Amino acid sequence: MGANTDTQESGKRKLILEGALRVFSQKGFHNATVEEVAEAAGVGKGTVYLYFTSKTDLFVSVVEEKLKELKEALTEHIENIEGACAKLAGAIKLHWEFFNRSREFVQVILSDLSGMEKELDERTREARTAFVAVLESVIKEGISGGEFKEIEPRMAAYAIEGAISFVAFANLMNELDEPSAFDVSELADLCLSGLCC
Amino acid sequence: MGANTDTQESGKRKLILEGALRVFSQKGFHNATVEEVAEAAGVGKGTVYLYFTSKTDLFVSVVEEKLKELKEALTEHIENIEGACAKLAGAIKLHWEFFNRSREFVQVILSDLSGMEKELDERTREARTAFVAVLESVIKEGISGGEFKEIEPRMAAYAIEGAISFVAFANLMNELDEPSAFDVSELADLCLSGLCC
Amino acid sequence: MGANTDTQESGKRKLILEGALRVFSQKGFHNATVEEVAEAAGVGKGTVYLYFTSKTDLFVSVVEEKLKELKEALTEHIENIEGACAKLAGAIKLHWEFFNRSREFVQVILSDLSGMEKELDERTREARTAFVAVLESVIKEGISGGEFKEIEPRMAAYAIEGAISFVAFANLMNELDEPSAFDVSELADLCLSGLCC
Amino acid sequence: MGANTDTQESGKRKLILEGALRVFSQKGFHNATVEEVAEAAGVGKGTVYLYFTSKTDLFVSVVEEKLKELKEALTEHIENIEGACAKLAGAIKLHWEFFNRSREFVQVILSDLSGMEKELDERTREARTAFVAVLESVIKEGISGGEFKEIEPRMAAYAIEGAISFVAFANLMNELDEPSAFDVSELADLCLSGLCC
DNA sequence: CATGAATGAGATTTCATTCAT
DNA sequence: CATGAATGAAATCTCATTCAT
Repeated sequence: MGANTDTQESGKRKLILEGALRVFSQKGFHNATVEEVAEAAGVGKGTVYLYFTSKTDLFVSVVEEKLKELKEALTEHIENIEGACAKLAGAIKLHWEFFNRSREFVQVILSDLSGMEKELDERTREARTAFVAVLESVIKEGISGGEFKEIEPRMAAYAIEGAISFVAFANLMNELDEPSAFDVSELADLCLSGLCC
Repeated sequence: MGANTDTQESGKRKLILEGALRVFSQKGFHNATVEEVAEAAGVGKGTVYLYFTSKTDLFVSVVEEKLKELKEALTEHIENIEGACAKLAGAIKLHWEFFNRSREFVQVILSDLSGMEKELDERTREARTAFVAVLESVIKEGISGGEFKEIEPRMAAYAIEGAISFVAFANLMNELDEPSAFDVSELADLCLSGLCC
Repeated sequence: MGANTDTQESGKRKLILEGALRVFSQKGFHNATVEEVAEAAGVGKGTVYLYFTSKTDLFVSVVEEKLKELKEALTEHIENIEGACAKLAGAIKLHWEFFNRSREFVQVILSDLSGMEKELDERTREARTAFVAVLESVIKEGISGGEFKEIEPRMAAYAIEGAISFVAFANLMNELDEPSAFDVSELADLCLSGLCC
Repeated sequence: MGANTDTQESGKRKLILEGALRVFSQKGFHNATVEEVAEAAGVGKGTVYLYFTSKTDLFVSVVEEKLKELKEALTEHIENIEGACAKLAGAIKLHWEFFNRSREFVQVILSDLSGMEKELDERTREARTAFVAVLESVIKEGISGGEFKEIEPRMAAYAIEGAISFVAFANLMNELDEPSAFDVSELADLCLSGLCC
């Protein structure tokens, strides 16, 4: 009796998304073949096209899915924190952990987005925008609450997002001095109070 | 002897690099064809292979070249500035201007690097590392000079690099509120003294 | 016993043949998909394979069916006409009307038959031959009755069949001057007494 | 040296057209693969795409080419004949010979035209129309000269074209009684003076 | 040195057919 | 009997790379 019939995600669709995440992160969008994805998902090549209209659609779907997941986790996480500073620090921490837990995904979003059909590219942009908006709202809150200085909140959100992404990427690439020992609170502190003493 | 070997760049090679920058930035690495690059450079398709061993090699060379250029400009620029804070602010400013002056390049480095042959991938990583090292050294200097707090300098360098890159990219994509009016000193201030009041 | 085996056409089989005629005539054999046919017939895709061994078999069956239908109508029609001339004129008229009534069918028989498996190709050829044989017999009758000149009857039958088909096709394609006003008796007259005065 | 450089038809293009005629006539449009055509032409698969934009374009080009050839031969041939009857008989004879000389072509034009892109389909239609127009003009001439009866000339042209095509095809398929002994003047006579005594 | 015609490996996508339900 | 989800063979077309001129 189909307890999982309704639970969304036809099962196979999920399998394919997971396989795609794995393959895309290892070989990048353009160097991965649909056949490899199918194989990784344990389905036939044609099956992929039953659930996604094209290779590009599949890729975009992976990005959307994960970004939405992160966004929701983030939103929920900071809801229960008091104070903008603490919220932002919490957000950075969660973000960092997410990136480090799903290293694969970091690779995927760095994959070639240029030359993607406009409409599909739009979909990833929307997902990204929606995601950065979470940070932005925390910053706005901090400004109006008097905790943060009067700064362009959208810009600050992108700056922080960029800081986290690059540090996470460098960490994945083992370009940081002491990767394992790295303490994310240092990064949060940098964002909150800057470099100067 | 060899007056034009090292210094003058066989002319044609330069032409090709310029054409490649133009084409790659418009269409991305994978969607650009060697023929298009050759045409943009005003040379024959076969000629490209006299100066570069492959399409990938050409792409990597473009990245290297530009990154090296930026690194040198940066190094020279901060040499004449006193004080780590001022140096960093200057570096951020120059960096920002460079990114906005050569929008093309920002697009290029976002092109698909994943799945690139190891050896070539290594080359871009080195160029990146060398580049971030400039920021790192400024930060180190600031720490030992007592201007900056005791922070992991490599991490901080990546964070700042990421902040600049993302804000520049968002600006290019018109995702910032007032793109034209944007004042880069705000970003420098964020890096130096953080969000908090 | 078996009241519905031979005579009544399992119902579903008929539905499929009708759907196939519709779809094949609109998109041609190769551009039609079995799924489209199934949908047009209101049955499941798999069901098609319960009644026909393959897509090609289905197509050939449609042609056979229709050709047999036309042949029988023709045979019956001319049975009641006296005189070879009148018979032929009648045959041409009926033929023409049939083609114009079921435009769809004209399109179908123009669909790609080449490259079809020998055995199946054979089946359509037989259907065609059987069909042309009706005209042939009328001509033979006319010759032995002294109404027609001594001509190779098979050849004449093909010639007339070709004349009708091409004119009907041109008519469908709107390549005739006054398609609607076209009088088929002109065509019959051409066959019977030729171009010359 | 270079006597044939200018002589039109880059040589390779011609080779491909010839290979295509051969392959298409044996397997039909849809069942032939571009690779087979390339092989038959003795060139690489990619080379085909240097001269033709698509498989369909190649097919249409073959039809156009041949139809134009036949049309020109026909036009030239009847120019030197006096009298509409003689002209038409001559045209039928030439037509017949052409069809029997290039059996392959008859097969090709019977190949699947349905489902071909509109624009390309238009090209074959134009070629066909231009071709039938030759017969039409002879008939018009005969009518105004008093040799032929007042008949719709376009319709008559299609009828005759159809008669020739079907008889030629039947002959190729060995469906005529005495294929080798077949005398085309019988067909011409049928067209000119009909079946009746 | 420079060129661009020629090549063929390889990738995406379609769809006839099967088979478990 | 009926179905349609799943499959994978096969076909078109692209484009990096070579090499004869």
